[in-house]
Amino acid sequence: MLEVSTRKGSDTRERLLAAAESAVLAKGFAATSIEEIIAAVGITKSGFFYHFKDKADLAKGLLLRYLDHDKAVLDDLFGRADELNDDPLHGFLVALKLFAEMMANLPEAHPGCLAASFCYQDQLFNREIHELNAEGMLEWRQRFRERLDAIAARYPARQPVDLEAMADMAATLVEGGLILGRVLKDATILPRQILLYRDLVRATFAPPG
Amino acid sequence: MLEVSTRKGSDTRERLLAAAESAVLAKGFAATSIEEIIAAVGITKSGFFYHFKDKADLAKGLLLRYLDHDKAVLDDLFGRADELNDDPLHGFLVALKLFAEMMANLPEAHPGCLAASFCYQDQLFNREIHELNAEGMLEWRQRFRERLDAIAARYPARQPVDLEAMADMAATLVEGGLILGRVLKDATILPRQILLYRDLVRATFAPPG
DNA sequence: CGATCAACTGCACCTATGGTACAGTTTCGC
DNA sequence: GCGAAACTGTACCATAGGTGCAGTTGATCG
Repeated sequence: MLEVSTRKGSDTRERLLAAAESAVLAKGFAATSIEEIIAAVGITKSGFFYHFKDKADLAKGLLLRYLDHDKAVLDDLFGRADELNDDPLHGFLVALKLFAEMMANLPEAHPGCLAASFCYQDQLFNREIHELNAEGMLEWRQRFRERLDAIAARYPARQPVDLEAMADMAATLVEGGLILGRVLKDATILPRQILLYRDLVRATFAPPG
Repeated sequence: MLEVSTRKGSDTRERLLAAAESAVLAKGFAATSIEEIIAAVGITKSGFFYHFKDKADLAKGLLLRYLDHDKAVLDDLFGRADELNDDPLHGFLVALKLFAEMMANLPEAHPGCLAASFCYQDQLFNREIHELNAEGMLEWRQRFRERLDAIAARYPARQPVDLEAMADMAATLVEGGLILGRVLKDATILPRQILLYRDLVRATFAPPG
């Protein structure tokens, strides 16, 4: 009952969201006009307001879609890594390598994170959006924290480690790496940050030798 | 209350920039109206356009002011650290500790980076802004790279290291840490990321024992 | 004392955009 | 062929960004 989808209009909404997302990532939410979105999709203003109650409703739709996609990427990433390896540390290192490769092979020249975009315009949005955004970030923390806990259980760290910070570092490097990559127009920055993170994890937990 | 000796208008521009910056960090550039800026400062619209040719000129003024401030912070940071230590590695580790403390004691509850804000709205700005922003990022890379080169010269790394990525990691963690801190409303995230970075540097270069 | 210039104020005006309202039309499933 | 989803078309309003320009104030200087 969640997906409707048989009707032809079912993908109009998706196309509106896709057009809106790329515009928002390029100019911000406030500067993205409804007019340009409908022009890109080839629909009228009335059609837009059939799909979205108002602009705030569009923002919510954008974020939900983005978080769904985000979650799917993480699922795929760890799923593939787990198929290849049983050991938690090696599995995590494999996943990070896959992640770095994924980030290096992004089709888009100038990707961006909608959560970051919304965060820097947060006064435009209501509490619901803020909470959705926070939940998305906490999902990253939780996912990486689980892995690190499993690793730490088998490979005790030589030094005391702030595991929560190390879990957050993944999302931190992605957000920061996207920004540096955009500003410097260098798509290699993000994947190289991921690989450095991988080095940190290995140096922290891997037994010497 | 009144400032002495200089022309009274000389700080009107600064007050406009300060009001604009906090609004831009909260809502983005496009959503920041000139009306609200002049209302905050207590000036008329004509007065605003006396100081800034148009809104793009305001953007340039904001970024230049921000980058100046940014540079001063880095100068202060490394300057203080260098006074305390001669060894490049220990000096860098001290600087990172100072940096983490500085980030932990920020007066503002919800800080943000103007460069990041502009980056996520880059289609609003002209090439000059883009170039200024890139120069600012390259300054961070260069500053940290110099330190790492000096460290690597005295303490050869056990593993091959991507020194450029490690230099960029500082700015990356700051940008990402600010985002996570804002989204999760947790001011401890950024300083803890800096300390993890410090651990990475130490683990990479410090001789065992 | 009067000229000059920076630092404004006041006003008029045009346009774009978000958003509302609502009546009509097409397309599809049943 | 009935009803509902998925639209189109038109009209309209309030707000705000932005431009242009003429006028005013007040400190400073010769």
